[in-house]
Amino acid sequence: MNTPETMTAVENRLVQLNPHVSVDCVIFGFDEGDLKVLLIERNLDELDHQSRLYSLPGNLVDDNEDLDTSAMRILKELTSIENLFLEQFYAFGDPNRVKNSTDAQWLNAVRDVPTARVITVAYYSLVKIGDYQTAPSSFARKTWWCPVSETPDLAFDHNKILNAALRSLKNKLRIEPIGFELLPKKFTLGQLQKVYETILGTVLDKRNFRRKILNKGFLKPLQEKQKGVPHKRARLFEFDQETYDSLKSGQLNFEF
Amino acid sequence: MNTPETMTAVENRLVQLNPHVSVDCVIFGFDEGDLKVLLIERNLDELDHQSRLYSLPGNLVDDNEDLDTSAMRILKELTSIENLFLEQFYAFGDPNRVKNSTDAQWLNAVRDVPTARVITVAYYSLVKIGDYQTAPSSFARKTWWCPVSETPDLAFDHNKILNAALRSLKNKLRIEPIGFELLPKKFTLGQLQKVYETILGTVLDKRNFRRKILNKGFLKPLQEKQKGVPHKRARLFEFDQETYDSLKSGQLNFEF
DNA sequence: ATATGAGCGTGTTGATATGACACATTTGAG
DNA sequence: CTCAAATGTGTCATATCAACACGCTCATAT
Repeated sequence: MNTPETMTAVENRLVQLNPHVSVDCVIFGFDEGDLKVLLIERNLDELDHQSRLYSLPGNLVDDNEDLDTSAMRILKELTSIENLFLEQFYAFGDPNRVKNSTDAQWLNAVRDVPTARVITVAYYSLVKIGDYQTAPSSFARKTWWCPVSETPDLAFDHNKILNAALRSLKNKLRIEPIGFELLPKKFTLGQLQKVYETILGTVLDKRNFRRKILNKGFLKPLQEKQKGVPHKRARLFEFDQETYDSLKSGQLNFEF
Repeated sequence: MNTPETMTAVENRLVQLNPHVSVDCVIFGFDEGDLKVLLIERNLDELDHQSRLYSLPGNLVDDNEDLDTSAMRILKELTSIENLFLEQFYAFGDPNRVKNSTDAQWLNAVRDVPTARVITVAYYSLVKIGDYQTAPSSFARKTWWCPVSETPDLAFDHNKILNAALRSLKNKLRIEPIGFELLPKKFTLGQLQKVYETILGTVLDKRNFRRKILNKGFLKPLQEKQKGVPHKRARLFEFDQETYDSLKSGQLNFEF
């Protein structure tokens, strides 16, 4: 361990010149008609439950580790899922990302050089909450699927990052059909519509939505139907990756 | 100066843990119906003109400098223009970005710690070649407006970065009207159409293009006309920022 | 058993946007 | 004064879009 006190002037200079680089992940899930984001809880003082601080999952990039690899590592540690939708969307480099003394306190606890500047590369990811349950297995800290509409104050500039992620997600959804990434493998059109409505922040007409999305041709209707619902059972659909790929290579447009 | 030889083990470790962070800029211009990119020429050996190596303009991020600020600094040094269209589009962190011995050789010449890993945050920028001439004033090295279709092998992973920039630019153009950023303040619809055609890589129908773009409402027709052309003079137009802003805040769509 | 509540599934019409398509005009150059 | 080159203009057929309402089916509650 190198604490600041033991560092030489040269070491200090090197640390100043070389910012740390981290990766932060905005992990989106969809549950009960709500868009959620996976937050990590840090108890600064185990006994004081008032001092709860939430942040996005993230970590320093390892030596010799690609940025994408680093993001996947963080995701896997948290969710133990490997093949996820994952996309880098922005790098945040404000020299004053440490916004208050609580942030600084936490950095002191976990970093070798807590005063060093940190530049973070942010990713967002879409996971199927329904299929895989959150598996904080190897991870020591508590996690929380927080509805994005109720996000509390987060550490550092994480609120800013989350907002940027939402904007990117919205743009992406208008250009590529990624909504199903948030749903179980088999889903109903109602669920899919809810995803679109939630992310785009609009209300859509059911009949128009069905027509539009089915005409794209990448949704495969199954024979199977919903079970155990207190109303008419909806037909289940699957995203048909193969057809999608072949349609996409045919230069087709998927703007919604 | 700290050469690797004089460094202690601790210093080495710090350098390893803390990658350098740089900003690279893909500066696009448009000239004679061609999309161009501003490259920098590095002569490793002043006498050997065979050893020409081109790269994107870029630099290490200064201590306490925001990423955007850093990008603007690089741009200003090269073009002496301040208010440019500038957009961050991706961070590249492959640990093996130094692709060959020429790269390494160059790093040796300009960096304190040439072996350190470098993570780069890439921006692209749109400039009006016509209005402002390239002013490499304060800049020692030679620059070249290279047609993107004829890009040579570039240093490091700069070809990859350039390609990604092109993709981002294409996406952006379909969503927001940024074509005029590449043209003089006053331009003809023919010029603008050429910009769209070049960036999108398609051929467009003149009448349909005019109808579509004029219906958006943010192009202000001027009384003035083109001069000195060996054919009918085209009417000049201006991008009307005010109208655009007010239309945009009205939630309108500008997809092309 | 039966009534209720909740979400499913379905088609038409009018308005708007789009792509395809051709020719006379104006200018500088030779 | 002829030529080459780019401007400017309208229609029609098609596709896309938004708006709109009601009967059906299931689980639950009574």
